Amino acid sequence: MFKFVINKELQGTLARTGTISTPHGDIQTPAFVSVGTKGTVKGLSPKDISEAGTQVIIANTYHLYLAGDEKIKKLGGLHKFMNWNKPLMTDSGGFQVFSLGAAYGQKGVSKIGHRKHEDEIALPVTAPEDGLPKIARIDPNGVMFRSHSDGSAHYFTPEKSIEIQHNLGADIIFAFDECTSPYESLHYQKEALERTHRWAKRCLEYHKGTEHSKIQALFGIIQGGRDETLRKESAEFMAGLDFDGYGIGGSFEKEDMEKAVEWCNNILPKEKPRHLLGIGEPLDLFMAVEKGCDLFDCVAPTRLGRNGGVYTKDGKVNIYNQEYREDPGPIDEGCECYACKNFSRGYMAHLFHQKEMLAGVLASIHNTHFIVSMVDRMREEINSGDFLKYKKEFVERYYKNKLT
RNA sequence: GCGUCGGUGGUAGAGUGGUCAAUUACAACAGACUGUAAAUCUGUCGGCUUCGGCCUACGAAGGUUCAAAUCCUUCCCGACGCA
Repeated sequence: MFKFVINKELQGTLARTGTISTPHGDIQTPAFVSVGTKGTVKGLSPKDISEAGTQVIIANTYHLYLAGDEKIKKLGGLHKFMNWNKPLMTDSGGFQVFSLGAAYGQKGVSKIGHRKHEDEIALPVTAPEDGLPKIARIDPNGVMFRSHSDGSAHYFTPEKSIEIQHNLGADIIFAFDECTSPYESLHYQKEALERTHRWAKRCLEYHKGTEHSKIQALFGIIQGGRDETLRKESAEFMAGLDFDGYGIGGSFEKEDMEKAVEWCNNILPKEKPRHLLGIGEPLDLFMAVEKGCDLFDCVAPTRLGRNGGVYTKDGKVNIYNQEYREDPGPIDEGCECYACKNFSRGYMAHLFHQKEMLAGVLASIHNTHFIVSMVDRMREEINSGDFLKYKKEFVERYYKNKLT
């Protein structure tokens, strides 16, 4: 059922366009994947998501397991449960090893670090009994999560993650990995990578041993942190396994990401799709597409949207700011989204100041549309050969105010 | 007219002799957010500043005191009660 065909490659770059076929329809790539962690893209109905241009949604194994994956299976699977009849993915829970582990309670430690000085690196916390409030504990066989909502203990193994993902029934599922903090030592990165590799094999073996492998595609995840040797080793190891596609994972220092992506994609088999996990700021997306990634997901459009941040062609702004309170224009001039076609910046600022639910909804619709159509446009420009020109124009305008 | 209680920074409302430019909340102003622990979090919020301080402030004016938003006197204003 699962198939990936490359439609066009852009000379001199790793960029390409393609079509992924799944039981629930095709995905034209490169494509931006909307994040629907708990079986909903926060604030948006499936109708909103479709209208914003989203082709595919990614939900989360850890969160839906806590909500009851067996129950979701009984109710007809995740597609039916959330009323999304288009392509659907599930992330494995590997990111929660990081977000509920090394990053838990650490201010400023997130998917992308913004370190100012070398010695500003926060010490990672991987020791299990250090008294700090980590709620994910890793061992060779799996991860013990303590539920972030009620404190109950849950043990994930690679097989368990896949089993849950089988219950959910997404078209594309991910191997259970360990997303490490970039602040971990090289020694730890190496150890974690070996673990992720062992787990990847176990995921693949378990998956292939079931009927689900005929319907659901399984992607393996490359780790290796910021280290060139480990990244390349990971890409080579994963490339040697029979996955349907690959995810590139990890928490990055901003400046490490491009190199890591390039190392991986020069090694990964060209004929399989590559998903850059958790990335979604405009500049990063241009970089990733140029370096050969096909899929991206990111919480930014919806999280920023809920908090008043909106994308415009002239950069990202906080729409609640004073300067927009009497602004009659749309969020982003020329934007075709529902929010921009019907409401003013002044109204958006009003909604955010009044803490009205519609504020986050409209901003999330706009941001999703903005990012999705930006990636759609990249696809068109690769097909027409003008990708680099589009990138230059977009980036110059988007970052103009920050550079001057 | 008499009596009682009260008047605090944009708002509400703490504080009842020094640790008070004054708790807290809200509002306001700005910032952050990249496989969602997040409709969240952070900072600023009297004026000036060479960042050490200085000045002006708790209805108004006097007074007591080394020291007053806090005590006293008078006045103004508000609520309630009695005439």
